[in-house]
Amino acid sequence: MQSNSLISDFPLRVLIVDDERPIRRFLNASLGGRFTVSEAESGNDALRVAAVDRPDLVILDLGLPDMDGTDVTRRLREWTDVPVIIISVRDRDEDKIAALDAGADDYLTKPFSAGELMARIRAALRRSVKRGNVSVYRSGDLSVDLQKREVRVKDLYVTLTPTEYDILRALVNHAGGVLTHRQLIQEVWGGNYEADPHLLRVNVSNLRKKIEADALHPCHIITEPGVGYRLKNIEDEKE
Amino acid sequence: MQSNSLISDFPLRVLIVDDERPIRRFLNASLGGRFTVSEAESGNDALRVAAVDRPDLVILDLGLPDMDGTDVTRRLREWTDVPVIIISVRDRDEDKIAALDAGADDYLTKPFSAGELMARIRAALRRSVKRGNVSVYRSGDLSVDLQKREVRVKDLYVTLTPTEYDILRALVNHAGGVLTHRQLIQEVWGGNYEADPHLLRVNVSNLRKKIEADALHPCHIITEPGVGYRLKNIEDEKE
DNA sequence: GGAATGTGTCAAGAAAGTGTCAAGAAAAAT
DNA sequence: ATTTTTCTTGACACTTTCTTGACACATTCC
Repeated sequence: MQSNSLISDFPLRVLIVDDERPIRRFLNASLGGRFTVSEAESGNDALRVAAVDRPDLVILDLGLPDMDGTDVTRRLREWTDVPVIIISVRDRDEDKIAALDAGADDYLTKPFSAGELMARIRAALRRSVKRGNVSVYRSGDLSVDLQKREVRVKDLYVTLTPTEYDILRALVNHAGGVLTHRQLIQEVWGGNYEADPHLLRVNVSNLRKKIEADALHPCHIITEPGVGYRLKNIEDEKE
Repeated sequence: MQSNSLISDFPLRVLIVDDERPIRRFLNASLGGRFTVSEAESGNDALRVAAVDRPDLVILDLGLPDMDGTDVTRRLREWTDVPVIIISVRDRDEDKIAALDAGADDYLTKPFSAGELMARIRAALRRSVKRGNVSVYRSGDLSVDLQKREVRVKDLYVTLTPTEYDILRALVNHAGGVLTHRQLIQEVWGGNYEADPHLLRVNVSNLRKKIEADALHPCHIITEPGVGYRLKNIEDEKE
């Protein structure tokens, strides 16, 4: 159908992450010059370039010298929803599952054809073009820049502790919806959910003192009794 | 991270389209009872069921008796963004490309493992949930967004207690049908059914006060004397 | 009609959940 | 090694929610 046309009329940016030069060449060639391409050859490299270049799509090899592609994906997901397509020689189920659950959008096993890669890129881009790709959350006088790790209230920078920031990030990533105590604890303290809900409360309390004008009547972090917390966007109010 | 947990705390709806019964059984089993599943065995069947059931995800075999899966996808895309995962024995590039370009979200070649399918389903649903494309129950001036845990009456947010919300959620999940007291108690207070039916009544009463315009003449939560309760959809009225 | 059953409402005590403070433990920075 | 910051824990006051029992009302069945 539109197999050779693009999703958008201006060149979208693609980040290719692979430690082997020939593969990068091949990928670059597959893209057929229809994208603005940047490259990275390690995980840290990838994270840095992604932060600077803000690609519209990432093609990521699992086997990187410094860190696993799955971890790169997870780190990316802390602040961006950019589509991530994993390519790897590994064909084991566990690898695919781990990568997809870390936040990857697609997983291709090498070798693959340029045509299939392109089709999957188009599919991923088609979905993501629809929603704007901003990593800054704003609500009233609160603004959270997930990429820069910056939180401001009325243009004043607020310093959060790591835990406080993790909580806020989790809330921002699910903005509007309710995060259960369970989910929050899982996202902040790691998968196994052994932390005390009480612990969460005192941290939320501290967080509120920093970002809420009146901690007694919070307008951003709303308590859902018996369930969890939700981040309310003040703009959404009058829908 | 959350490799075995779900995206949402209520069962999302999945439509399985395949003409071979054993495959449908296998897929159904793979989903492990964590979804509400409907089935179709032909393309036209699929289109009809999709329009009625409004699934949150479609698993679609390419080889159908009456029409090609690619065409089914195209037809679906005329009116919905529901994620479509193609499964097929065909491994040719052209097939994959055609299907993906027709609007499919993913393409799995048979045979595949249940684990990979589940991971890809989670990935697709995760994106879809984020865009807010899931099940919102609407009936007259009442709207229930199970994903965001949000209930509105005439665009005004209503705050429900956990128990009230659980009752409403159970009703929404069985929308239209009657839920016996027994079933409701089981869904809200847990499996062992030791709660008092009276307890249910007072909670329903409180719930009605919050979502019904006139609690004396409820139009949403209908009492079925001697049996239980039923959620009536006002749109369905003129059938 | 009059009991019997099922249902809806109210209010008060019991239970559970929540927010805050402060002090000690742990971790990080110097 | 010492200081600083952050995390965690326990205690307490407070709020919301749940549950219970009393009572009114309706419907059904004798």
